[in-house]
Amino acid sequence: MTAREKVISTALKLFTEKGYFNTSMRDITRESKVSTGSIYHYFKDKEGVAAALYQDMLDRMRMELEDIRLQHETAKAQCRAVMELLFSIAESEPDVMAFMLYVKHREFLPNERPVCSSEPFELMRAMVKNGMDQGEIEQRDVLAASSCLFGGAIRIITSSLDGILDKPLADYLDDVWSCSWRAVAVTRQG
Amino acid sequence: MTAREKVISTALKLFTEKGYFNTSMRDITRESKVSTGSIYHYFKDKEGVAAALYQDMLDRMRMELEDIRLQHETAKAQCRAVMELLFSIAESEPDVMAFMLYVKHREFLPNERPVCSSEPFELMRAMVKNGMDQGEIEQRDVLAASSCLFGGAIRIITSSLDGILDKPLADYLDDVWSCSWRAVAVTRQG
DNA sequence: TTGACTAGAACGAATGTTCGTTTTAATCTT
DNA sequence: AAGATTAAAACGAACATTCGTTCTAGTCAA
Repeated sequence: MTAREKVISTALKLFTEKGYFNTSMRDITRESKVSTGSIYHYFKDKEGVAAALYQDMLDRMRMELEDIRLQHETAKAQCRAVMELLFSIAESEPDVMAFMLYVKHREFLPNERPVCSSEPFELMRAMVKNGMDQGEIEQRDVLAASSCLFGGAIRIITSSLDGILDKPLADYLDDVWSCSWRAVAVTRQG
Repeated sequence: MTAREKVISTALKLFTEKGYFNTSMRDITRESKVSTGSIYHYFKDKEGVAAALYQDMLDRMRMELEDIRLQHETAKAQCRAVMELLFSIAESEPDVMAFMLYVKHREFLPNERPVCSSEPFELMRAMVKNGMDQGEIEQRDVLAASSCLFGGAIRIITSSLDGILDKPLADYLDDVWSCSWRAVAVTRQG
């Protein structure tokens, strides 16, 4: 594990655990066992650490979403796979999900766009748009439909991160998916 | 306007504008025109200001939600009114909505429960539960149903706070409501 | 020997808070 | 009514601490 990786992974841990501002550079050097000098050799400043972490995360999500698009034909299958992905990351790497959904980046990355206008979220909206064009999803404002389709999942994932769920997160997947899909799917018996 | 109120309202403004940690006590004294000494006379410390602000907000929401419960008969009407309330606060008092949904309280109010397990959110879940008992809402896990019913609205409100909407927020209400209600309502045609 | 990397002490700026004092307003005494 | 007394509220300079960052010195690999 390179020094850079050590820094990034402890930053992820500490930022989600205590928050960006409650984490000092001293905390990072202590936990990562990388000295101040080294950290400032690899990163411009504290913000640079956060920016690198954020970028890694967006890249990783973009890749996973593109995989999903290639591997599934219908919009329904794509969106279901996206929801499964979100649930599985939230369960196996809660820090990653917390940093993505929960941490308020704008407070310390003032130059970044808000998460929900980032590339991964745009990709999800593109899937929804495609579903409308194919007649799987009812025609309406894409942002409204996307919000309804994924809003429920995001809420329950947030609840999971807050530790207020009394069952494992995975147990909610089918319920949330069936609700959410019903919210936006075309009504066949119309 | 009392000194206390002046402090609370500028804290709301600055905390949502720049974030809690990017707001110094000096910023608050400057903007509120209340001296450092006075602030520490009314509040224990910086965290105390945030805690008071947060509590005011929860109280206000609890009152509004109880009004809604009294003024509407069916769960459907109640939930619709709640969604209207959320939209209207988000539009007329975006700071309030931002502080409620967007600000990461746990980073500076470590003793508070997360928002979504706070009293207002519990009241919303109680409405959903009631709707299930009355046969308006399909039987399933209450948390899952509540997340799906309000998750879409919360997402689009967040988008609105991020400034990425190209129409006024209110224009999304009917779309989001019909999606969201369809997600959880009982299907009449069995 | 040179250049990339590591180390951690030292620095200066900024922060949250304290504290001694002054001002204001209310209450009591005569 | 007028002065004396008290308590609450306001003030802001000063303080100790913490933070992000820089700097100098040293190590290692090629």
